[in-house]
Amino acid sequence: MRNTHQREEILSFLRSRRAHFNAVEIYDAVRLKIPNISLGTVYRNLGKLVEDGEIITVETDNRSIYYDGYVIPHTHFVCKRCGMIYDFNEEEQNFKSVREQGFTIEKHRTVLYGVCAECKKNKSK
Amino acid sequence: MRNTHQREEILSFLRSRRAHFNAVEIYDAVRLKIPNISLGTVYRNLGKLVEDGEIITVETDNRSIYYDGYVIPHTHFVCKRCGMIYDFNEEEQNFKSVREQGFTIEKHRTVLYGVCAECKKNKSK
DNA sequence: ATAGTAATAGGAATTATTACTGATAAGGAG
DNA sequence: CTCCTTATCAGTAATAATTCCTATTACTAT
Repeated sequence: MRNTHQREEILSFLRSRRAHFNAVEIYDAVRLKIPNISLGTVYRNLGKLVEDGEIITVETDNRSIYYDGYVIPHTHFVCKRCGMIYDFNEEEQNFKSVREQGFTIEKHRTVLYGVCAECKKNKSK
Repeated sequence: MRNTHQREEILSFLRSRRAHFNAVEIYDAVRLKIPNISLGTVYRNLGKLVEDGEIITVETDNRSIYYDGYVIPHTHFVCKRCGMIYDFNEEEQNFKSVREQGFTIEKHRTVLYGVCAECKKNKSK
């Protein structure tokens, strides 16, 4: 895999911000550095970075996929009011019975849905 | 909410089969009973059934959303070889620290990814 | 029966993502 | 450093999943 300017900017953007972005948001951000980068390039590189384990994806009940530069296993919380995605430490889970039935687990994703503390506070206003 | 023929067929299809289907698969199945049902109607009713808690969605790293008529909390396993989605009992998880930080959890989804027992057996062939 | 409401079919529109093509540039060999 | 190969790129077209729109139909209560 060649080390391109485009992929480096995408990766460094995701690593610099501890948040979750979809492809278009990443495209907009990286365009500030590389104005003529194309959306296809963003998608292609995101795919490669995921394959490489440099970033992870977050699938939620929104339509688009979010990308996360923080790869240490953690749980996501999606607020249904503000849409923000929060990180939480993962609780211990070993999925013993799944493994005992002969399944190999390569990764797992846990997503919580509800209302975040901030939105609960603001509701009263 | 009116109790329509269309919605009843969609729900009874999902309840009759302990598996996971996307909107088009459900459309094809229900069309055997109601030949002129439209895909839009399927989507609209799936949305309502989800709102009502009659069915749940499963978001995976595939592109489409899967629907599941089995609503007792459980964990999903997606096989990367055959694409099949398996059900497993949920391990105990209370997400204590999330709640302690003032977040309200309304639902949560856990999806495991890897290779299922069946595909591991067939690999050697 | 009739009016009013809500749901439907069918198709068009939208959104997210992927695929294609000729041009460009990364990285190794000399 | 220069050439060469080939992955990657920009730009655009195509596809897939889902949502939206409109005229029509079905149900409910009068």
